[in-house]
Amino acid sequence: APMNIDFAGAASRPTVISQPNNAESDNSDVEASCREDKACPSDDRRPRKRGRKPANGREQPLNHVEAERQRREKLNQRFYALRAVVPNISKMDKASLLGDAISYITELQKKLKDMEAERENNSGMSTDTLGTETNSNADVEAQAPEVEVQEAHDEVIVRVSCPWDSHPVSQVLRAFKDAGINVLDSKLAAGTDTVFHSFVVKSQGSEQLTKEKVLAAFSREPKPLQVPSSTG
Amino acid sequence: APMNIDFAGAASRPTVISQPNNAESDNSDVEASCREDKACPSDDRRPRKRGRKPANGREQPLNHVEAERQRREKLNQRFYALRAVVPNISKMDKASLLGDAISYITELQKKLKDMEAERENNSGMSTDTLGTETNSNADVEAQAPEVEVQEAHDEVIVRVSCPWDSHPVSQVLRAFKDAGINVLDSKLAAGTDTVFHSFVVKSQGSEQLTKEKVLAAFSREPKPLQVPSSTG
DNA sequence: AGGAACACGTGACCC
DNA sequence: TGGGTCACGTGTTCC
Repeated sequence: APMNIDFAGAASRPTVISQPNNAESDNSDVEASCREDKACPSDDRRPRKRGRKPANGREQPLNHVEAERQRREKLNQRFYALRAVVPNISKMDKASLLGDAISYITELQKKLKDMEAERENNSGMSTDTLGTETNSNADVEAQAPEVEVQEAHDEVIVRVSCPWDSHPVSQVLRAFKDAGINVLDSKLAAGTDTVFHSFVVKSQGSEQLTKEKVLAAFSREPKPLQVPSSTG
Repeated sequence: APMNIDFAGAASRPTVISQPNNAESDNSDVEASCREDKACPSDDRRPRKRGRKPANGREQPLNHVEAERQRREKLNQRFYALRAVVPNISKMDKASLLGDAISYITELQKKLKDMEAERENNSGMSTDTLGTETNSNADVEAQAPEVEVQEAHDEVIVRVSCPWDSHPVSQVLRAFKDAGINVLDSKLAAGTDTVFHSFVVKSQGSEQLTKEKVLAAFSREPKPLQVPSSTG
């Protein structure tokens, strides 16, 4: 069987991708069907070409035909490229390919959003679905790391308690660094499933470091740490 | 900017197909498309029905054209749905849409992979592209943290030095926990861009904890920590 | 005047 | 055999 389906393209034409255009996209249904015809607004008559022209007058259809051919080729090329990045193509069909791509995109989006939300409070729990399909969400009651800030003399003590697999050290240290806070001492104790970590910090300059400054430094971070109680 | 492109196709079609056509070219190979305005010419909405078979006296071209029309409609529907799930559509063009969808898919894939790899250690890189531009790379080449293990009496001291924003505490603690190792004490000192962290650990049971056991515990982890030098 | 983009019908092909 | 899909040339519309 010759199997005359031709997907491959020959030329590669870099399409210029221009400014970010704002397009509204609030529909997420695959079956969204907005059907309308472009014509007949009931008064828009079309005094367009009525009598059909000779149509095969052999004047210069070559440009048009060639342009259309090029457009088709580019489009098929994109289809082929799309096939390369979408896994689990069900059928060789074009429409099915688009459908698979759409569902794949939504799946990726959802998974990514889940992971981001998961990092917000805990970043530890894993509801990972690495092969099959979109799992439903077992409720992830992620306990956020608790941060406690306490002033002592001219220093400040920061205590972090969190699950052992979601220690937010990097965030804490980043906050310290960004605020110009020095870490004088630090202790860590690991329980069975909880980690207690204390930091004794002090301002880098000569000014007095207060609890509020530490809290402000934490809240300035991209992922603010939640501070439930602060005994000062 | 294109303003009136019809994506959803024509569902309620007042499509008029046929016209007495006898444009038979003498030396032509194929093609004679009969086209007429499909719109409402005036208030008469219902178009003329098909008079007869258009070109060739085939038995049922109607089914064929209907099937093809349906296929086109389905495909356009998919295009429309794809447009809904892909943000930052650069142009209203079909090929550009596909290109944007492809780059968006790869971007999502990469971001997801980054986050998964990031969850393994504890680094807080964000590589966030929430804005207009589709940033591609500037990848985070995380330099591996160095781990040093040293035996002392019946305990073992583990020293970790790493960049301040990629502290692998979670991995270390996970390794300790999985191997049944207790953390007796821990100290942390943060430099300008490096963090030094030491752990004094001991086996949970009564047996002696050796350096090799700690190293084995590290290497058993899904993301093995590299141990360049171990002074015992 | 001409390029770009679309929908349409049609011939051809494969289960 | 017929339903499904594809590529092609064409008509048309909009910059």
